[in-house]
Amino acid sequence: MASSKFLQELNTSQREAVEYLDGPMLVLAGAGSGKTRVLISKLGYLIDIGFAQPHEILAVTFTNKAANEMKQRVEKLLKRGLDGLWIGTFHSICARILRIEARHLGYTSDFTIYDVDDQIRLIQQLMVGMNMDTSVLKPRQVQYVISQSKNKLLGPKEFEERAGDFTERKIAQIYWEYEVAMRRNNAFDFDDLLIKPLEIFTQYPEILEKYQNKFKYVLVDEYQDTNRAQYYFIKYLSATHRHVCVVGDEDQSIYRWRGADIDNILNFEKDYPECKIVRLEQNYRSTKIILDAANAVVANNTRRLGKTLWSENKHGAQIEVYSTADENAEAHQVTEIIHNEVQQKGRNYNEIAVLYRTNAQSRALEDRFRRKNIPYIIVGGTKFYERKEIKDVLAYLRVLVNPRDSVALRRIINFPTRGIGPATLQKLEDYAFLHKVGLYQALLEVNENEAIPLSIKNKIIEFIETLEDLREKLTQLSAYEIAREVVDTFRLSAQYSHSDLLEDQARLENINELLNSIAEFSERNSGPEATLQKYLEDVSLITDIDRWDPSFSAVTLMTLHSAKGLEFPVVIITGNEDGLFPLFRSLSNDEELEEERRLFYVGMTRAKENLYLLWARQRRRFSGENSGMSFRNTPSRFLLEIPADFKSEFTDTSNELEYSYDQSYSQQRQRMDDYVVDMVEESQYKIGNWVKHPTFGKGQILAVNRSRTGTKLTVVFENKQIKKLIAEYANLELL
DNA sequence: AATGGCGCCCATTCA
DNA sequence: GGGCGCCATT
Ligand SMILES: Nc1ncnc2c1ncn2[C@@H]1O[C@H](COP(=O)(O)OP(=O)(O)OP(=O)(O)O)[C@@H](O)[C@H]1O
Repeated sequence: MASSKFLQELNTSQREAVEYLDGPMLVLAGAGSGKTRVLISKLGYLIDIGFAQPHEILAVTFTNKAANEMKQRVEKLLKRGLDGLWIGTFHSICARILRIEARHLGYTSDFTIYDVDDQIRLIQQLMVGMNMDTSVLKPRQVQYVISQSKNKLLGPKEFEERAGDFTERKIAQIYWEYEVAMRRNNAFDFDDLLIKPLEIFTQYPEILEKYQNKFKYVLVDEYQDTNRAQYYFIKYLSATHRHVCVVGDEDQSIYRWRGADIDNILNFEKDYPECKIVRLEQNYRSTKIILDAANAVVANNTRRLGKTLWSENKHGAQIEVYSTADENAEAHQVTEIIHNEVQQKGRNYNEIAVLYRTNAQSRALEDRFRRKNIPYIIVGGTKFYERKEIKDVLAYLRVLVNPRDSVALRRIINFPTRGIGPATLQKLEDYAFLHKVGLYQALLEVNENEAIPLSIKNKIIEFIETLEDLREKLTQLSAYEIAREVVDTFRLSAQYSHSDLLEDQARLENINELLNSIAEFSERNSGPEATLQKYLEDVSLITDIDRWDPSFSAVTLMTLHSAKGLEFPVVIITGNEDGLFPLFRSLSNDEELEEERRLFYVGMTRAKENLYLLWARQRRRFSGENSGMSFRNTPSRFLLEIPADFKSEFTDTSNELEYSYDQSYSQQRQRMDDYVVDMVEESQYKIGNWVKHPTFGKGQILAVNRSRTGTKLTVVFENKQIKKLIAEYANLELL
């Protein structure tokens, strides 16, 4: 038993985490401490020693990609398939349970998953029906409040009880209607996926028992980012066997804004007093300098369990901090860094990641990368499946699978235009309301509808009969064949093919790409896993990272959130300015500021060898009330939290700007002054100053770095040479 | 009913 | 910057 191959290549604590099977366990895995290795080993070990069969294990991962990789790695090591193993994200596992148990909630297993956009459309529709003014109370806001409530496990009843002011009472009304409409539509939103299984578990204890008995071992990754619903989900399912192992790092909890509760991990010991806690504290990923700097930053947080990360790796290079004039200069500096890493150090592009706080920041970077011919890929941003032409095709498929999906039906009923305009739609809605049927049924019964003129009736009949014909083929044809037929019969790509607009060309290509992905899906799967319903579910639950190919030779651009769990030899974090990172909203709230700091910590600890941190003294902003305005920035407070010994600072003065702040920024101004003092403390050498060297001649100071060995200066001389000098020995003359 | 123009409004992060 | 809703025109 002890010789299980799954115990090899593990350090003592890792091995302890893998071997312990006597009860609940919390593995506190610091950044880069080999959490992935432990999870894979533990899963394999459980099966290898016969503690549990694959079908008796529930393993929750953060992305589908991680789930697939874990499964494949274990299968390879065990040289057997792991059929029956439940492994996936919370959302996909919950969707799987809901598909099995749907009827208990008045749903069918062909339910649709609504994204935020679908939710907003539905709410809009409901509010219009309730004669509410959608310009005063906005559907977007209602969706947000409902989602937040669901995250707190507050249903419409509980929300109504707590509703105080007029707006909240109105939202409560909408919330009730929303829940009814969702059931009518046979649809779940993202929050429902997590909540509804709990409702089933509490209403039908025998169903809960079935799953409790089934799962002898429960493994959860990224436990620090679980929300209330996920917490109960795990608690319920592991209540019988109490064989639950959660892995996480409280310093990497970054999803509070969508309901994640760091207390879940902080209080694990209270929930399971008999639990074993193992700390993984040896970092295998980063250089000592990067790790120590990251440790120093995160030490400013208070909500921690505490651990001391250490490393046997080499010290490595200093962290390089760049101050640039604006977002374009910043982008330029990024390309210079990449150029240097690739040309001078011989790195591949895919060893480099550029991270930012908000997706909007990618624009300036993309422009510059294109101009410099640097290959790049963007993770996230406007997603493929969110494009209009893709949503149109998917809406057709959704209606075929789930005719009760009125949001999708409304989208396609007059697209491409077929003469069924808003007036006719209203008549159909009226009929549906009067006869207490769905919109789809109202279309089927259009002959009974006296309000609609015959000419339009015929158009509706043609439309609904085409859909019905296709529905009959659902069981015979593959998902791909159905999709192909939908695109052809409804001429979804035809309308773009006769255009020479670049935009339409792109739409055509996107539809083809979608069809290719469905074809791939049909080839890859068989049986109940190959249905159109399953394809639509996969598409809804796909994560940004799932679509990312790390082997592609290109620089990866993504948000810090997306970078969680990844590692790169070179990491460049941009936009390190107070107000952007940390964001303005978080500055007045300690909890949120700590979360921003954790996000910064996550970013830093993605780097193996080189870490570059950039900020722009001025940046144009498009969101918010000051749209299009330029902001004068101060460097992120997080930059100041990195001890001077670990960083070298550079200022790009190509576009020298005066630091000037208006009154409202006086507090930040204070910080800015601290910063300058901090950088050059007691030194006559200041960034931007000119000096004269006996052999190199005149030069300008790019960076000042104090350390035990003395004051290190980086100077660019008039012949473009850049030298690093120690001020005490260089015999420089100040100019 | 369809189409094109104009003005308004964005929570930042994600499944 | 861009998506969406409203309005005027055909
Ligand atoms: N026992 C070990 N010996 C040598 N290297 C190891 C060992 N365990 C893990 N590693 C290496 O450490 C690196 C980081 O591991 P991993 O990606 O699992 O980090 P992690 O713990 O998930 O970190 P994070 O939470 O920051 O994402 C990997 O490159 C992995 O190969």
